[in-house]
Amino acid sequence: MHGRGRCAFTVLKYANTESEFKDHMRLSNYFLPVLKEVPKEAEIVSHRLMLRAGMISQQASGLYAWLPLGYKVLRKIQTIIEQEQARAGSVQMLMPTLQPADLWRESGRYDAYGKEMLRITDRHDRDMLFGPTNEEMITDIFRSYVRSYKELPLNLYHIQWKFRDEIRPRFGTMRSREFLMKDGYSFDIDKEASEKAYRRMFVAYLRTYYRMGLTAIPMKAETGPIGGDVSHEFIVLADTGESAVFCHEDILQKPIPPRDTDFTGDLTPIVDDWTSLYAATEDMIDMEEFERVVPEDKRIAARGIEVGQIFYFGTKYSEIMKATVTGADGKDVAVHSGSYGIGLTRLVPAIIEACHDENGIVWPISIAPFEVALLNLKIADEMTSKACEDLYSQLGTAGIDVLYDDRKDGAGAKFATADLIGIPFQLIIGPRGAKSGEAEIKNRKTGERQTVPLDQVVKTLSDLIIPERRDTI
RNA sequence: CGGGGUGUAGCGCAGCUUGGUAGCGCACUUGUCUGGGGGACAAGGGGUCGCAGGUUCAAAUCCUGCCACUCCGACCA
Repeated sequence: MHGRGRCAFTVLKYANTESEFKDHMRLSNYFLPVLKEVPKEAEIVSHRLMLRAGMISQQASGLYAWLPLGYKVLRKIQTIIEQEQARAGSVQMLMPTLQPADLWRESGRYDAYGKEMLRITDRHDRDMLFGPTNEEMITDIFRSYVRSYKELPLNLYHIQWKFRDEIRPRFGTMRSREFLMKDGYSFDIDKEASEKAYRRMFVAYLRTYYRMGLTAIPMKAETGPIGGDVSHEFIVLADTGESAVFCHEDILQKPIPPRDTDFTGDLTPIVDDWTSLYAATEDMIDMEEFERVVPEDKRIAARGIEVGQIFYFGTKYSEIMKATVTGADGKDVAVHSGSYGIGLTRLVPAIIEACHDENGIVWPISIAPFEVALLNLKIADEMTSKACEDLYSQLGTAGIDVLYDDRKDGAGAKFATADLIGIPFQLIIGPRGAKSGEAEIKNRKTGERQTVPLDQVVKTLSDLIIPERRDTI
């Protein structure tokens, strides 16, 4: 049966069609517990705003419930990642959160990983663990099915919750213990082919972050516990970043590869261009080199948030776990692999760190939970409410993601809430405007306001919003 | 794991020094008036004062232990 059973009543009560159900929302039917005061535990701005905007709720140290508004952002981020992974030729799947310890004993990481790994025993007294990453499991799946070089290259990913029992979780979902991560794994016959896979992900990542409204800089990185030879971290500059980073200023102006980039072709020129200017994290920085190759007026020394990391690690896991394929010459060879991570639950605060002002969040349109906040300034006024209902319906039909503030509250409260939760455009209708057939559109980011005839509202908003969705670039 | 801090209503806090049956603001409920930047007035509801033990006629307050959260450091997507 279809999975709608339990929701059927809700669907019938609040929406007439699936499409109505999908994109827009009345605030009176929503769950948006905004906070006027700041919970004392929140230190950095993104954490404060996520709590105040009713996006997350802490359940224990480093564990968060994602409330509707936050979850909607998370889903939008996930969709962009899925689209760009598909474009780059990676195939989506889903692996479990719990894993058998034996797999990790095989790779030697069961002992190596230490206390950050959450170990669990099931009822049969078997050792299990809550997966902090999935190299072992994907390698096991690969070796179970793939025998021939003819089935390569292969690139698989999933988006799944991970757990690392951090000593000190902090900054909300920036550094939580449970976190949602996209992790992908490439399998290739040799190093050269594997490097191609690495470049595909490198380019996909540039596009992915750009589409979310971020400028993420690929920087030379340590390979850490994953191991391997080559690695880049993708870094978003922010004062609250956890690590010091160093780069050439011009790297911020590099062109983003367009959507028609041929991922089956040679991506070396793009990667070379992006890595031609110096960029390294504090772990990898060579100050002498930095000062030698970057002119003084182009040097950026800042703090950054890591929002993704890609590794080429060769045969590290395939050798020890015997993930081999038979080559054209009839000989078995261990496959070359890489892994490619993006921290979704970290991206949300990272974007907020980059996009906010004193009144609240300022979402980039492509990942905003709603594109328009329709503010009915006087719910008791018939003309006003009629105009709002019409616009609400029209915007829904036009495929614009709109949140209709139909609560009984005063105007000030509605403005404050809309500003706080960061909806890119406020569509403001009050008795004055309803009478004269006009609405006001406020740009959350610039503060600009324009007055528009009611019958021009949908077109005006569509023209403002659609190009900024960044889904056709 | 080392060093600090904090636990009192949903949130933010006062009360603790000097023990005497718990208070403020916001939020919530009801009503009236409001209605272009978190509105006003009135009347209400809500607490095992983190947990356990001890001292005392009496503990939010003093003592002991524990727990949770949090900040700084080492560690990390």
